[in-house]
Amino acid sequence: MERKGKASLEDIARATGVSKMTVSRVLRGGTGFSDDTKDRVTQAAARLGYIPNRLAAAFGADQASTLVGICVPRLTSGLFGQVLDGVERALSRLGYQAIIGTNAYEAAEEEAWVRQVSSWRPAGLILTGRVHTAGTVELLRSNALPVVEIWDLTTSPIDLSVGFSHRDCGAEMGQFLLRKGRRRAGYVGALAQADVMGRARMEGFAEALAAGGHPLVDREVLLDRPGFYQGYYGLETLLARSPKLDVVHFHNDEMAIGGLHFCQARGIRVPEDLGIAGWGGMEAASVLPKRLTTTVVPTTAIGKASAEALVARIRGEAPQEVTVLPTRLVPGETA
Amino acid sequence: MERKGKASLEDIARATGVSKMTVSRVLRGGTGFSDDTKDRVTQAAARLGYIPNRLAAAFGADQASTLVGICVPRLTSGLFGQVLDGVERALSRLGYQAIIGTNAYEAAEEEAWVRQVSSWRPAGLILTGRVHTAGTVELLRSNALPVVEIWDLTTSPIDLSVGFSHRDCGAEMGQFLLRKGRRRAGYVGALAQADVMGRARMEGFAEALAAGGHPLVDREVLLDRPGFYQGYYGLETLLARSPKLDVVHFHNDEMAIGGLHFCQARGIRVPEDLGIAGWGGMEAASVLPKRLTTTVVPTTAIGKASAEALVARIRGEAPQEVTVLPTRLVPGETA
DNA sequence: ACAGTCAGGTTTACCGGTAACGTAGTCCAA
DNA sequence: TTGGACTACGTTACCGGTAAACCTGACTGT
Repeated sequence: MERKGKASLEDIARATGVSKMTVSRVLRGGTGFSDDTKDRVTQAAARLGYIPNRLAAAFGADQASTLVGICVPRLTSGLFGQVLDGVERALSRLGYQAIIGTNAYEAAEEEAWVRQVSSWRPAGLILTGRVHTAGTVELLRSNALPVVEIWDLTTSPIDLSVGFSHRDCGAEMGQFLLRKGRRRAGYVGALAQADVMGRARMEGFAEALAAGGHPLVDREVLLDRPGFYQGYYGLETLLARSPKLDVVHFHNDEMAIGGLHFCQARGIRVPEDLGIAGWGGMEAASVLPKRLTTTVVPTTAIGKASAEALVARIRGEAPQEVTVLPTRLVPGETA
Repeated sequence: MERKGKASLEDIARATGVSKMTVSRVLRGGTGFSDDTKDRVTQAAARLGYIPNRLAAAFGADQASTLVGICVPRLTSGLFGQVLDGVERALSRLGYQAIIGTNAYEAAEEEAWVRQVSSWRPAGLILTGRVHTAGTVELLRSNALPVVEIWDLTTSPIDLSVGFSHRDCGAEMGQFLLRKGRRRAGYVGALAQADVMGRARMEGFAEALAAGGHPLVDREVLLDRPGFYQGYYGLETLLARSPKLDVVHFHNDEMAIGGLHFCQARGIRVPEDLGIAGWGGMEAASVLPKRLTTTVVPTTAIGKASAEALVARIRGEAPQEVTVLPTRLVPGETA
């Protein structure tokens, strides 16, 4: 039982008395060898602890890399974790490996990541959002790299797109709240400088309200990340400025839950005195004393669908260019 | 402005009139070339849109791969997302790329992943937990692959270890609850078949209670994953069987919050009628109407420290073999 | 005047796997 | 008996980057 830590096809070939090309054919399940040869090669490979070297295979002329890059804004958000989970499972099942990256909502960081990961000659990339630097787009185009843009839908993707419209999410919530009789709406946001998708939701929300004749009264968009505390203090700030609001829509569920606790602390009755609406569909939102009115996002499904579309493209099949995975507004007891 | 999508050192060499070895030296910031040559090469590289081919570099005899594999049980848990965030940031800063994987708490799945990812000749691996198959250990040992085992501390790691003791977490909570006067404790768990780390917490908890003279009265360990609903129904089941408990410790914070809502729904006063304690340190836990008594885990710090230790090992420095990052029991208002 | 040193290169070999192509032997039908 | 088809291989070249060895002319000190 010899072991070197790194047996190559050559080693197996020597041990078996055939050429390394034959070994390659046997181990990749090709044809053109006898059963006897197959057995001897297979046994030698097992005995030597052979581990195929994908680096060498991908390096060759064929460029058969099975690496896929996936870049999300941040990993501390539960939503992106779920997306990643969907991506990873699907890729793994299809025989691909995922290289991850984060861009902190910065297109420039995304470009740096794309440049880095491109040097591994990946088979394809999954990017979050539809805003990219010119450099990124140029890089992807000139390398003819299969790409899926996820999360925020675009009707003219670089290559493929899987997601939903953030603007529509905001608009739908605006219309819903108007139907519920709300007339003086506010908005509490976060990541003001960075998150264009959050901003799209806010704009869709404001537009729908304006179209309904009761425009957005006030908004408080923090520079900070969207967390519970930020929701708490964001609502406090907003209400200090505009005390007569009758409903507040939040950047996401974490912030909305923070807002709910502010109301509880101040004795503001929800939904009687003030309605609260979130976005995202955190599991926590559905087990609150009062179920949060929110929009549920098909995170895992987006991950899965994007990975499958990308692999289809890589394999030369013709996947659907734009896949819409609709969100679902779930009326709760808070608005 | 020519572009082919794949310029090589050779192309730059031709365009500049030097050898590709010289181009390699310039682009890697070596020495042995004039400023004039350097400028011409740099400009040609930019003009041709050169992207280095790490595949080729890693493939060569030097084996200078900058890939690092990281395997966690699941990505849908916020805690592991935070770990991954810490890992990814640190690796990226140090010039490494992360390939992710999940093992669903199964050592056999981990082995399959290690085998897959090994074929990319990674510079090192980060694994979650200290339970691995014999095949995994053999594979890592024979390849002399730098490895960090994170999350659950082991005093005799395969190579390096960064984390804390789950058993101690459970024990500490047991002692704390005894000091608070609790005498009839229960436990609600999840992932009974799979999560050895959750089991370690439960065992530590039970031991501490027994040592204090008031052993664990009853436990309900679900096969399901640890979620809000599972906490809700787990507590319902447990109390149906053992109605006289005065405190219940949960597998994690999600389940504990589920338990809190069960209490709210049934009019059970917390902490007067029943104490509730969680584990993990979800941000949500700290903004509940009553702050949850829980154990905060240094997730991001573990990710960061493990990545840094691994890179130190890869670079031939001598990192600390075992790094303990302590958890912190945070008394809330629920127990 | 000549060996020694050094900057600034070039040449060669190699990593492991695979595509493309070559070849020896066998079998069978015309 | 010959030629075509088929099986079961072997040979060669190549991918892109890098280590190591080698080369060359200019300058230097004695």
